[in-house]
Amino acid sequence: MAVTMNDVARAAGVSLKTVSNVINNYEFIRPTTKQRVLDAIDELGYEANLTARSLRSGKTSMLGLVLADLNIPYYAELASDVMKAAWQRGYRVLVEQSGNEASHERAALQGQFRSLTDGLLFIPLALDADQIIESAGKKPLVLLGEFVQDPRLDMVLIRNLDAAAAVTTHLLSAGRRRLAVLGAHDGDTTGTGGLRLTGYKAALAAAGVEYDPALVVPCDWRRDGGAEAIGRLLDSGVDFDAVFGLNDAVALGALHALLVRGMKVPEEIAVAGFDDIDEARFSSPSLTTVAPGRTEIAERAVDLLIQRIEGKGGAVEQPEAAFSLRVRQSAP
Amino acid sequence: MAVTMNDVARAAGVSLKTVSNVINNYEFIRPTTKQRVLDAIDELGYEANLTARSLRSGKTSMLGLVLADLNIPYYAELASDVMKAAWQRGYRVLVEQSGNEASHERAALQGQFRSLTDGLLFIPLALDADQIIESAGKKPLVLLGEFVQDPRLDMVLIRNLDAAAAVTTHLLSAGRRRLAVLGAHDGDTTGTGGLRLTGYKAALAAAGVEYDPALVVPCDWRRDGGAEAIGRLLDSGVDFDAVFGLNDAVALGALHALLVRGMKVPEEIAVAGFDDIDEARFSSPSLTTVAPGRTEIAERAVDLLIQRIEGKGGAVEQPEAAFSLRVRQSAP
DNA sequence: CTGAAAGCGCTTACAG
DNA sequence: CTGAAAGCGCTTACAG
Repeated sequence: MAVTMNDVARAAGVSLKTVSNVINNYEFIRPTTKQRVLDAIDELGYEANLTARSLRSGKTSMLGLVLADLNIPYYAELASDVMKAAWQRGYRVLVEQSGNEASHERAALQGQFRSLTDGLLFIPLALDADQIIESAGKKPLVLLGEFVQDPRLDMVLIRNLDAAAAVTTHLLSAGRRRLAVLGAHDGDTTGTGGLRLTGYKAALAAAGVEYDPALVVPCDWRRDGGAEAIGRLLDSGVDFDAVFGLNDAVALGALHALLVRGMKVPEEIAVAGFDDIDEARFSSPSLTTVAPGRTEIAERAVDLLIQRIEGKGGAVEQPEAAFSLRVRQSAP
Repeated sequence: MAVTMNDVARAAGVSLKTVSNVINNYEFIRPTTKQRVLDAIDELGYEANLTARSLRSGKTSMLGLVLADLNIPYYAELASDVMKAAWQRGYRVLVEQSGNEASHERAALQGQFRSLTDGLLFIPLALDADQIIESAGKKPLVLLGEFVQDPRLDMVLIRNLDAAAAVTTHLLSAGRRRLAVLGAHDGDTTGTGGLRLTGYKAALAAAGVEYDPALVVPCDWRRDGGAEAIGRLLDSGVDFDAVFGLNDAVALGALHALLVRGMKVPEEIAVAGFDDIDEARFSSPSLTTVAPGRTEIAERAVDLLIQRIEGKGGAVEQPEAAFSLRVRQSAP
């Protein structure tokens, strides 16, 4: 059997409560008593049973993080940042992969899994705001990402519109005029893709460049999606001199496909992405992109969630992280 | 307050034990009783409190996974596979990042964190076998990766030697004779790097090609490490016609640096890696590499750990996963 | 087939 | 400053 607080109390010749006081850094303990308890803990190799503590206190000191899949670099990097931020604040993170499926997202939101966490960070992809509100229990919930936007929910936002506009303006400033966009449908205005497309349009308008729907190519937000989309675009015969992948994976897939087809990047076609995943620095040519403030997002989300957990209620909060353009070789 | 089993028992007009029996699928319950309990559960929206269950049963149904950092694609992809395998078997995974530091690895091994898991999957990088055995508590432990090899510890192995030899043989078969190796020191024989270097040497010997220590360049196993190593190699004036990065990150960094310097890949220099991370398929040119059997590793490790947790002891097991060469453009 | 009781290892009022 | 008792929500022998 493991060593318990009772064993420590007996060894130190004090009551259970005193051991508890020492462990929880209660202020008013006679120094000699405290030392005796600490010695006993050391000697017996006592370690707190977190399960018991959780049951009694109603706090697990764990945060849930629901995302699509760690195979996706942006999510892996975000998860890493979330775990570091949580760790520093005394929390651990239980990651759950939804595989981008509504049933899994719903299960994560209301399943018994939630009894293991004090609150949830959630990157919704399949459920909408109403479904989230309906499925969510009473425990605190903070959304990440921006597919869902709703005034009723706490969330940390990416400045999608402005960041996408910054990328577009950068491409325009280099003299490009026919900017293909990969990863959205022509009419989109909501969700991550819609917001970034809107930013793209706004920047075009500001520069007096006409918007051409033929340059907007929908695709999966993965490398193969980008590669395949660029293929369709080239085959369609539409003329373009730059590609804006709505995330880095798409941009990197497109970059690859362009090079395979013998195009010169950036000489003939400039390429830019969105996310600034680690890989963007090391592609060849390296990828121009925009960093959405991933670490800041992770920290603000963790802070906000912990604030809710610790009962400091208040109005819904929706902070935005700062972004920054990263100009590299693919679009100088 | 949340709904408890007591509430369900009262609503169904049965005892606590009967509710427990229903929840745990105890076989011999009168169907009508069972139905009444199930109805009550539904009606009240009861959900088991996993913390309480853990405290009483001594089982948490969580596995710990200790790795360096999810920012590293291979670990992120492995973590994803581990989580999927664990999930299918009724376990959850609590990931902990060691940052490749001995103190963090030790903390993960013996910290109170362990009281939250039934067993640990551990990718050791800083601690050696003796330190691991000394630090590890009594809970089951299965090692992943192969930096540490020791007959006393359960672990799932990569066939580093044979897989590295396969890559080397492939490069030789294409007529390359001066194969640079990035990511090991000349004398290494142990650890991941040493084993892969040994495989490289064995393949050279089998082909009657002389081993030249000047072609072995140590570096960090990251993209920037590979880029920097290839720079040193080129500056040193040593002649080479192929590069074997001991992992894909190194190979991709080297590939990038070669292209930046205006070398043609694979015409002038062939490049190959090790790991088959997702990115290897989408680099430009795509990367020839060897897949170490990541999904199989994850599944066997999870299976072995659960086997230990469930008390099926037995002799130390050290299964090896099957590897397979992936020939792509960088070294056809 | 079902019940009443004990107890997992803590923290939390309540006393003193 | 410290103690004795209760109880968090389950599961597990032990009865019947």
